[in-house]
Amino acid sequence: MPELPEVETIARDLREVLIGQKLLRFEAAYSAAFKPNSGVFSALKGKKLQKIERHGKFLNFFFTDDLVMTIHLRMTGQLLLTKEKQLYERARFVFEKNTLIFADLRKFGRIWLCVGGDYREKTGICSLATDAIDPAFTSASFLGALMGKKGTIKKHLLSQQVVAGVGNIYADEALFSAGVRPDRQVASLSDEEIARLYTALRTILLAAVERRGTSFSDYLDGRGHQGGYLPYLQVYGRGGEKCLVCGGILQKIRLEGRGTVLCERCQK
DNA sequence: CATCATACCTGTTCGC
DNA sequence: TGCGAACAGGTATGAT
Repeated sequence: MPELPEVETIARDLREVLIGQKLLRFEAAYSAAFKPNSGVFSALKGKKLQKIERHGKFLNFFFTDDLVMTIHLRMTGQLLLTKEKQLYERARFVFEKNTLIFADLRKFGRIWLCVGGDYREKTGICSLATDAIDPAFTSASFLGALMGKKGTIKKHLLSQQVVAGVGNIYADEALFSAGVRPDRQVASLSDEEIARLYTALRTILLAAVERRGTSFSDYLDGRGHQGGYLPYLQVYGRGGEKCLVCGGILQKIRLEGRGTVLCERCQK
């Protein structure tokens, strides 16, 4: 699914077009995606979209009358500014001048509608750590968030409880860039290694935002275009190929239930 | 509480 | 070629 750079790109595309427009019509094509149920979404009719915020991989759409719609795209969700019927269309939001379609092959994506401030609890946003490109996410706060943690560093990069927005692609990329094996126990990492990992995370995520995300398989931005970061990936999807730094063969392992690629020579 | 397996879905790729 | 298993950008849930 979209990770931070992909969700950020979508947020920017949608803001540019949809802010200030009233929602005229809503159609649900896959009711299980809607929380608490698709019926409550009729409350959005006639409301004006005032603001779109992103935290980690969640998107929050703030409408008039205190209505907050939250979307998580999970693995294959897409948000497309088009009127054209999509093969895996699960919902359609018709605004005054534009239409937003939620498409999702695997049906894992979820959309919540809440009234007032309780959306953070209802959606789970309340338990997220600081967003990885928020200025409040600093080397010191990362070090503090990892303090006392048990288990591997990859597990904690993916958990959203130490830093929000990192997924499988950028976890592997950042660990490679920092020269840290994904299966290292957090407790074994030096402050210097954690600082390198922090810098790698920030640099890679911001560069990927700059390139409008990575389209490895399904990801498309709000305009239906692929992201441009794929050519910059160093390890993700390259298991068995040569390391671009040392020429050794990249290993593909399973870690924390996820496919994981690393270079045994470059990562210690 | 931490940890693990399993579930949610559909499509593609891999191995025999 | 055919067929089933494994895997895919993520997370929630229940069992241990």
